[in-house]
Amino acid sequence: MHGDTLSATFAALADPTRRAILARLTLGEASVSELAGPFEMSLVAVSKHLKVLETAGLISKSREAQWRPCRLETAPLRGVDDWLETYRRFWSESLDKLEAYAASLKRKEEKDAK
Amino acid sequence: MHGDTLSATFAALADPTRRAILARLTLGEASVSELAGPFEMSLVAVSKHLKVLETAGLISKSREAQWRPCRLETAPLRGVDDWLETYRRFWSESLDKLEAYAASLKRKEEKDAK
DNA sequence: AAGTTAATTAACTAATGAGTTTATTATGCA
DNA sequence: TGCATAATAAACTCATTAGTTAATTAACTT
Repeated sequence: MHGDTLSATFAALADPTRRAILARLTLGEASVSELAGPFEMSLVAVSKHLKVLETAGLISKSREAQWRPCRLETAPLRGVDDWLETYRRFWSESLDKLEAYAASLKRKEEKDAK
Repeated sequence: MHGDTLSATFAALADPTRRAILARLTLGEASVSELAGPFEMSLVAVSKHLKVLETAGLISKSREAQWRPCRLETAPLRGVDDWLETYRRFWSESLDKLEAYAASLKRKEEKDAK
């Protein structure tokens, strides 16, 4: 991920409406109107927010009749996660904690898989 | 971390100059002039970038004679890390990998400590 | 006291961003 | 064909942002 991509990602995430849209999309695909529903702003405004997210690669759109189902794309978020890596040592004093956390996640995964 | 703080954090990070400043500060404290050195823009411009970072809580400034040493503050980055948590399951297909990575880091830490 | 260095403040310009309303495109349905 | 729905595009307003230069504050130096 090169610098401009990271800038576009952060800029896209710097808006609560857009973050709320991403959060909604963790539950599954949704059309533009469905995504606009909860907000007080116009549909056009939400459509523009979606354009920003799409340009940043954070969502993709498909076509289904007159609807454009949107779905979450996480590649840019992985970019953020990678970028954060440099800074984690400043707050994760104990790598033991990370290991313990990973182990607890794994236990949960195995339990959920049953 | 409430919503506006997260927005301010992402907005502050959405600029390559500011991210470069943060990267520099991982090496230790630096004055405004020292931070401005590598950039082609004016000192005033860098001073403004530092103001944005300070307002977002990403750096703090102290006083030493006529200098204002800046240092990295990672609380907002931890906020980003927490926010990312919701999305990690979309790309960390294998938690085994995370566990293996944590273990390898721990081994390195123990080796380095010798 | 006078001058130098470090940094901020003030005032301004140009570009970008978020929102609006109105118009247009494209699909589905009677 | 004609109409309703879903979404985008165009044109515009208002606020914010990134940068500039010039002026100001504060501390050290001679």
